[in-house]
Amino acid sequence: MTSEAIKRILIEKGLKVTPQRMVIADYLIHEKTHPTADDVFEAVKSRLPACSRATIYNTLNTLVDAGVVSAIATEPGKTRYDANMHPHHHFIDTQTGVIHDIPWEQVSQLCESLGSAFKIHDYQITFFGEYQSKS
Amino acid sequence: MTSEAIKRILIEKGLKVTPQRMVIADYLIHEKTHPTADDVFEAVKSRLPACSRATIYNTLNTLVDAGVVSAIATEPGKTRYDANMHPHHHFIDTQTGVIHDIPWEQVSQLCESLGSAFKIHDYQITFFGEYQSKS
DNA sequence: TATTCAAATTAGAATTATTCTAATTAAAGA
DNA sequence: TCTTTAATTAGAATAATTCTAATTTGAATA
Repeated sequence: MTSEAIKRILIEKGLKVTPQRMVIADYLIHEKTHPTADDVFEAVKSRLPACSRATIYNTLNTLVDAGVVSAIATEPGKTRYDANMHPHHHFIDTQTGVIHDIPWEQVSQLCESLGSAFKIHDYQITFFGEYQSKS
Repeated sequence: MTSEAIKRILIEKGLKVTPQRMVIADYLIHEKTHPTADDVFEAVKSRLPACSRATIYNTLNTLVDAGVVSAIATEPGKTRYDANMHPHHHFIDTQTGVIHDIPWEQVSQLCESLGSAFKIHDYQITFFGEYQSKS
């Protein structure tokens, strides 16, 4: 999602477009490492010197509620944030902790296999393994 | 996994078979609702009146490390525990929060679709939706 | 069976992640 | 520019989990 698209959606939803929201959104757009709230806090410090942790959490929750960012539960006890709103799954390298995005289309459709009692709104696959870059 | 199997594995790994470990393991075996650490704490209180929170966490971590229980990250900020060690996925009812187990075999194999750069050790699918029991 | 000792348990303090509170500031419409 | 309401802020509060240091206990051995 682009910075402009996020701004448009905030306005559509009657939410104010503030520097804090845009700096944090822009950071998430450019950062592909699925940062935690604390990663965001550290990263935006230089551009938002007065920004408190409360604002980081408020803003992340606002962006998630507005549907422009998603929160992912990977490791127990940590919440990570992702501005990639294309449906996708995650591949966690168990050696390094690096989380790779796996496009939705790359994995065959699963919804049919569950049967009619389960009405699926969404599903999220987390793969664990090792990534070998062809360096 | 049965109580006896867990006892055998603890011994195999050089871990002591203590009342705390067996009561907590037995609770997880019989409880199908994917309890949190605090749920476990409350549930075993009557059988282990002196059991502290530290022991709950120590024991759960020990059982997870021993491979007889698994920790699942579903909602952000909460860790849930599951003694069902048959490979399976989870279906979270977004209305009620109830987590249903979905047998691994019910979902078609996905490992092939990712390509050779990703060496998959494990994967975990979390479905979100609504469960309609045929009452 | 008693002794021994490393491992397990314990209470409570410490830490980490997150939310709440109440006062202050600022965005955007009139 | 003024006003209003939402957003931001610092720091306290809460929740989840880990750590610490003292105590207890399981089980190997004498």
